[in-house]
Amino acid sequence: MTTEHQGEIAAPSLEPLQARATLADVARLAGVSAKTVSRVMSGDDKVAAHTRERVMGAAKRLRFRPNTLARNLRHGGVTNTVAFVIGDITNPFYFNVAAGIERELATRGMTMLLATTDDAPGSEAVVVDTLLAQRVRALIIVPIASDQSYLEGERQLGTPVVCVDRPAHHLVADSVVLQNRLGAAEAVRSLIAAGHRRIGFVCSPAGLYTHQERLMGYRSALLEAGITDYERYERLEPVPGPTAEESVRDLLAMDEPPTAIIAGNNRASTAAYRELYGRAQQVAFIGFDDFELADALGVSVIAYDTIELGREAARMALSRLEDPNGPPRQVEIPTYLIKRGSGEIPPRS
Amino acid sequence: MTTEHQGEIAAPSLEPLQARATLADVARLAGVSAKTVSRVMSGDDKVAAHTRERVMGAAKRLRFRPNTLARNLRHGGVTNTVAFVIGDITNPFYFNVAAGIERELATRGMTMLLATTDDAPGSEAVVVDTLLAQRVRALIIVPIASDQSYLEGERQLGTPVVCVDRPAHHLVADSVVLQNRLGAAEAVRSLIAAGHRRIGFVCSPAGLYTHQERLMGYRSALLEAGITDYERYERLEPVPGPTAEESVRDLLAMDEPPTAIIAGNNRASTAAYRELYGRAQQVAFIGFDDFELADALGVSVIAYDTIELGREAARMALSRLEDPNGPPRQVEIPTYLIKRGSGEIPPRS
DNA sequence: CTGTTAGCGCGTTCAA
DNA sequence: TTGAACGCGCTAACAG
Repeated sequence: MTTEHQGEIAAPSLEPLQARATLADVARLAGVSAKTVSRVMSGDDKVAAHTRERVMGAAKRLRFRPNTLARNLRHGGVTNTVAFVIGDITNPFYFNVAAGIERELATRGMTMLLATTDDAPGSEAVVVDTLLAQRVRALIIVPIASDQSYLEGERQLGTPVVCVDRPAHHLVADSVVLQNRLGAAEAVRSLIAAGHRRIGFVCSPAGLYTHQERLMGYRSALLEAGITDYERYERLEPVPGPTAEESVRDLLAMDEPPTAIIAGNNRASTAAYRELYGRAQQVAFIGFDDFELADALGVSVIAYDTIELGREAARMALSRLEDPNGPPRQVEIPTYLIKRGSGEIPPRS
Repeated sequence: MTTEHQGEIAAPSLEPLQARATLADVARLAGVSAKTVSRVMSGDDKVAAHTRERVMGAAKRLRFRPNTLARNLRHGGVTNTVAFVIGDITNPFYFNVAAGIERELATRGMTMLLATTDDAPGSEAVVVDTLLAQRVRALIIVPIASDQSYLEGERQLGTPVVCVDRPAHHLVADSVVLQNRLGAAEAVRSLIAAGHRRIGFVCSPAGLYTHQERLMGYRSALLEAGITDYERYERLEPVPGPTAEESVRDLLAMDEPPTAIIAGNNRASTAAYRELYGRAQQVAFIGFDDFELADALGVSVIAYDTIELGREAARMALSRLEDPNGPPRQVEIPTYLIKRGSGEIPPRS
């Protein structure tokens, strides 16, 4: 690919062409002590104007760049990096959360380290371990493993742990979640108000905390209205894949098919839309999670501010740094129903 | 929010409840020297089995976690973190690239630091500076400033710089870009083959390298077919916003409106779709960038593997670490036309 | 205003 | 197989 000189023997090119300048190098060139250079670099100290200029000049000539690693080490080994651990990086939901975190951190001069566990519960602890070894300032995590008790020690050591989207298991930690029950219940109530009595719930993959919560919200709203035979309209597929489409087909093929369908997550939302789109049979539909073009397509959804979810998580992590021993907090990000048409289709008479 | 004891006076809670254990602490508890603990932690040295066990036990008791900062500092101040600098983190395109980078890095035990410039050309150098101070191993960047010459020094110092999506200005660097011209040309040829002669090009915001390249591809394919009066069908809006919709409306209101439209970027794709969707007038349409539901909606697009774009960028950065002085490389990620219907609509007779 | 000493946590060198 | 001394680059504490 590159040259033929690559190999295991000699690798002179591994060395940079030019050594990186250190504080001492700058000091030598400027004819001052290292500490003076340090002062100039930190900015906030009193240094004679002409000394400062000499130092700045020398630094520029040598392309000096302060070594944050060494600085942090000297300061007790803490960085200003916050780690965000997610399962599947290709899920746009996580991406937006990451955007929120990054933005909030940026306002405080901190950066975000993004790591993924590839949705493998077993790798969570390994990934987190690597991050902690890098002395991240705080940890924001979408829990995937069934047990986060391994983090208890870190919390005590002063590293804030904030869980996003779902609470931790066997660990006392701050968390930011959605108003899952309320959101689902609001959607169901809206459908009931439009006259629906047979309402389906589709979710795939299902099994997570969020899905359970939404299912609870769905059920409670139905019970409120005196509807009790909802179980036959629930389709929660544990495995990922095109099963949400199948679930919808399955529901609509029933003797008494539902006249409205609610999706329990973003994947199921688009999957259900795929299946319902272009069907002659008019079925009301409300998705969970807003998505691109949903407005143009007239798809009603339960929406929420994903960016804000991330920002709030970052804020919690940072405030926890200032108050490590306060009681754990759980913030709920509001959900709201956006009516665009698909959720307002009346039941077939 | 938390307690009333917060304030500027006393902040005893700022200190962790328990000091972090160091190599020396473990050594003391295990009754060995620090170096022995170091050996056990590094794994690959010869230590007596019983000594190893004692050390491991002590480390676990003290919740010892090796300090990567110190380790890296000792090793010459290099981390195994690669920084990825983007403009707007909410653009799904960048997100997928980030996913690719993260995945590729993960296979080599490296992590990704994500930073954003908020599309402000002036902040690029500042952000990059912070990252370099953290001694990132390599830099992957979507250039936004009009000049990247400030990075020349770093390159010489051995920090690989890889540009993504567009090449750097005034800097010799590796880059990974899309087959923009070919992709656009293929789309136009396909439309011409279907009988179209009046083909519009919409792009908003426009002005970037990618847009120019795609415009060139569009023009060249038209010229190939002997069509020369394309300029009146070009709508490149420099500012972001809902101008793509306006451009489409504008085009269709012409005396001789185009019978087909091509979008120059992902924002314009969805915008154009919004405008064309539900119109009685049948207009052929091909978007640049695939998007969620495009398949279900029958939207033809010029697609490419965004994840692969990111992976390739990461691979380039890492290979450049091994061969700092090789000639700069530019890799093109292939684009391909996906025919789903919207691009195959024949011209109105 | 500036310099000196010491040490953050770890790994390398060399000796035992 | 194990340990002692030194240094990575930087800054806090104390001089001067």
